[in-house]
Amino acid sequence: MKPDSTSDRIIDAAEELFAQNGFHHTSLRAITGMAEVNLAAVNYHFGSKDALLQAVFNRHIKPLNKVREEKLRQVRDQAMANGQPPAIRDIMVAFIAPTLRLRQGGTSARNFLSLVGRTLYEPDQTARKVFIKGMGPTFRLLFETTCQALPSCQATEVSWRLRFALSAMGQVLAGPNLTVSLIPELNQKQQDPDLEKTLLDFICNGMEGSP
Amino acid sequence: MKPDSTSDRIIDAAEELFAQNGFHHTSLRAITGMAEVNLAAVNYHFGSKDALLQAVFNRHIKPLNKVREEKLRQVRDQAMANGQPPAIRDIMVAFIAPTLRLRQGGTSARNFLSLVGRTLYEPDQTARKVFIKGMGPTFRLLFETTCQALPSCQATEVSWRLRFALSAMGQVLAGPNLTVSLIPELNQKQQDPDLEKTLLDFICNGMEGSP
DNA sequence: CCCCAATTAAAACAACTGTTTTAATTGGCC
DNA sequence: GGCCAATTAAAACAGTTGTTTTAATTGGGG
Repeated sequence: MKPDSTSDRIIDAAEELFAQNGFHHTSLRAITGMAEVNLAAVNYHFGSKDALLQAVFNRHIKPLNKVREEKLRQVRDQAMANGQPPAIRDIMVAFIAPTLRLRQGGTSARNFLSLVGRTLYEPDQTARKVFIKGMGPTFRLLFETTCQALPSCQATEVSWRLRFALSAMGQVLAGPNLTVSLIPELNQKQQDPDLEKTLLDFICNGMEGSP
Repeated sequence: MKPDSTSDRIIDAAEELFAQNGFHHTSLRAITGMAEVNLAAVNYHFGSKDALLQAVFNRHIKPLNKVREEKLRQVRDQAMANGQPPAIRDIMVAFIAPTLRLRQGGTSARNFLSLVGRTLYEPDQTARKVFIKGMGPTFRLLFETTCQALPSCQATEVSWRLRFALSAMGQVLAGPNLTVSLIPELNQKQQDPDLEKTLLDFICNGMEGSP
C-alpha cells in the first residue's frame, strides 16, 4: 500500500467530509470526488458506506483508547495502593487530556476529533453504534473508576453525570463546524487558549458535587 | 380549524417523528402517512418541509421562552435591587425548570422537548438555524445575566460554560431516543426521579467555579 | 510473451427524497 | 341549484442516494 493508495485517499477524504458535514450528509460521490477516485472504489475496498465509517473511526480510536485505558488504570491502581478512592480530577485528566492532545496533531487527527464530537450527538443510530462499539471497554473502565471515586453516589447518578461530562467534552471536540454558537458575537473568539482548563474545571466541579 | 384539522394532524405527526428520528431522517411521506393525509398537503399548508419544522417548533417555544425570560428578568431585577450579582442557581432554575416542567405535560410537549434536545446537536444547519432563530433573545438574556453573576469571568469563559451547561441539559431533553447510552446496562434505570436535581447540581457546580 | 488476478472505470439500477402539476372533490354563499 | 374558492387526491417530476453490474485496464509471475 503506497502512502496514498486508493483506500488511504478515500479514508482521508471521508474523514474530512464526515467531520465537516456529518456522516449522513456526506455522499459517497462527494468523498470519491475529493479523493479523485472512482465511485465504486468505496464499495470495492470497504464493502459499504457504514464499513467506511468504521474504518475511518478505527484509524485513530484504537491507539487513543489504549492510552486512555492505561492512564485510567494507573489512576485506579495508585489510588488503591494508597487505600483511597481515586480523585475525580485525575480520572478526568486521564480520559480527556490524551483526547484533546490530538488537537495539536495534524489535520487528520483534528478531523477525527470533530467526527467523534459529531457522532456523540448524531441523531442517527448507525453512526452511534459504530462509535459505541469502539468505545465500549474504555467507557466501562471510566464508569467503574468514577464509581469508585464517588462512593456516595448511586450508579445511576454517576451515569448521568458522566453523560453530562461527555456531552460537554463533545462541544469542544466537535469544533466550530457543529456549533453555530448560540451567542453569535462570540463565534470568533472561541479559540480560548485555556479551553482545556475551562472544560476540565467545569466537568470536575460538576462531577464532584455530593449527591 | 377543527381540533384535528389537516394542518394540526400534520404538525402532531411531524413533532413525533422529528423527535424520534431527527429532522432529516423523517420523510414527508412518513409524516403524511402517520397523519393519514395526502402527501401534497404539507406543501400546500406550510410551503415546505423547513417551514413545517418552523411551525412545529413555534407551537411550544414561544410560550416557553416567555416564561423563561420573565423568570430571568425577575432574578436579575431582584439581585439588582439587593445590590448583589444574581446567583447562578437562580438563573439556571429560571431557565431550566420551566423547560423540564413540560415533561409532566402531554405527549406533544414531551415530543417537543426531545426535538429541542435533538436539534441542539443536529449536525445539519437548517434545523439549527430554525432553532437559534427562535431562541436568540432568550439566549442573549441568559448570557447577559450569567455574565453579571460571574463578574470575574470573561465573556468567552461564560460562553463556553453555558455551552457545556446547555449540552448537558440537552442530554436530559433528548430523552431515550437520542441516547443509546454509553453504559448500556444503565439504560433501563434512566428514569431517575431526581433527574432535575442531578442536572441542576451538575450545571451549577460547573458554572460557579472561579476562573 | 501472456495469462490471470486485482484493481479501476463507466454505466445502470432501484429506491428514495422534496416539490409541482394537474384533476377531482368538497363546502359555503348568492 | 350552481358558481367559485379552498382543499384534497393522484400522479409525475427532477434530483440524489448507496449499491451493483459489466467492461476495461492494469501489473506481476510462470
